Amino acid sequence: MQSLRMGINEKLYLKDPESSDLGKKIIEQSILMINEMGFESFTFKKLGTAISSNESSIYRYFENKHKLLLYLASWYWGWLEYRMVFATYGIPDDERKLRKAIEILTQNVEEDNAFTHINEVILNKIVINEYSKSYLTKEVDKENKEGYFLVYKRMVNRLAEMIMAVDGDYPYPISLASTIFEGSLHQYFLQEHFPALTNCNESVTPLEYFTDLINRTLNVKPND
Amino acid sequence: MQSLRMGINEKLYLKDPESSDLGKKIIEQSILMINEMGFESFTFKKLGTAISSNESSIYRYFENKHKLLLYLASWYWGWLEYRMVFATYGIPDDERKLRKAIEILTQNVEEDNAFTHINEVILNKIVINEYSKSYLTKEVDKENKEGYFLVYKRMVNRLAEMIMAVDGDYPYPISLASTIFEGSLHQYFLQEHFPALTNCNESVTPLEYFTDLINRTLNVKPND
DNA sequence: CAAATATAAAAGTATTACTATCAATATTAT
DNA sequence: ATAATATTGATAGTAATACTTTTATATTTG
Repeated sequence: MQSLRMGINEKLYLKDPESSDLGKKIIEQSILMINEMGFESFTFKKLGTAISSNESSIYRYFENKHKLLLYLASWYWGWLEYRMVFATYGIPDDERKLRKAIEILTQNVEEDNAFTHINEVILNKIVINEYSKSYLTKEVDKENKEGYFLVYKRMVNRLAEMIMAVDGDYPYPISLASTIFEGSLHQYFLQEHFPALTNCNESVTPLEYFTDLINRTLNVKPND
Repeated sequence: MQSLRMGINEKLYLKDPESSDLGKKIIEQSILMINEMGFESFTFKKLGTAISSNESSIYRYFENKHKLLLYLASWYWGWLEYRMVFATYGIPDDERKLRKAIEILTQNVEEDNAFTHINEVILNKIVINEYSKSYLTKEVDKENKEGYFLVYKRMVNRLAEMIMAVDGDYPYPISLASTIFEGSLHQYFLQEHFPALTNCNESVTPLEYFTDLINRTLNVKPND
């Protein structure tokens, strides 16, 4: 589990929230609150009240709520990456491997692991609703240079490599990979708020849509 | 040109910005400023100063900057829809028609029409960087009910219908359409800020990527 | 037990996102 | 031309946000 934090840039926090009870409470409660009230309405003052702590104490862990969102996102992608690497490890067939990766990536996080202070089910919802806001900013280039998006970028690249392994001739592997990442979050969002803009529903999952898309798009090369 | 405003929900503004010089200046300058400083830093106070008017006067046109963003987005999608309908009108071949639609949709807005107060080139940049923020909110369901996203939804549906005309057996036409809409904006964003996450660059356009994707995904039915 | 460290409480600042009031100008109607 | 009306501008005010600073109080550690 420690390894999950691997890749979370140290500049995202002033003091490691995993290093104290207060830090863990900040993470735990911020996930719940951002999900409930949305990122815009969420403030450190409200968070402080909710965990019976003080605004100023939270500022000793995170510079601002934007950095906290980047931290939560990094944690999420690191967690997904771990699950993806674990689930695809040792699969010899490139096609099956890719399909497994997309399964991890696009499947709804349903079971609540709940063995840490981090609720992955709710964190997944936050990522669906708020992740774009973490990079659609004027500071994105500077923050990218600082390495705040490394975990996400590494994951998209992993998928692109799996795509290339299946069809080395496909000319847009990295665009397809980033489309699946962004598109998966988007289809879940549409399912909830704009059902008329997606074919995904209770019986059709984003996994099916994207698996089908991959099948149609890639030419499986014969085993050599 | 008047027809462009068709579909812009009247509840998005308190007073029609097209009905006065001040209103037009608000639209013109807000596009420039949101592009320059980003939506978060943009305020009505700054806008007022920039156009030598007053904060309170701007509030007589728009309730808040969120509604202004929704207005600009509606204008943009209405403009694109007009261009798309115009460009595809009368094309008898379904495949060519679909390809033309995707061309309009994904091609970079390069030429500055500049015959109104609205700079479409810059507005396109705003849509790439800020559009998601207009619906990734806690109020999205209420605002959707109010009809603030109608133009966009109509456009996605138009594309889905063209997809169905080409391949009536394809099971995910509306998901594919929404993927292309969102994905096109996303690929442009990546090209600028995360070039390692896209195959699009100076020589490869999102149009080529999505045209290829459509070609691979849809089975063209023989003319009957 | 003393020293260091972490947290809490309180107060303060600048800015945002408005609202309200009133005066100054245009515009329009008679 | 004048009165009535609508529009805009200027000013002030409020509550909340996004912090920073200072001081006091716990808690931990050596």
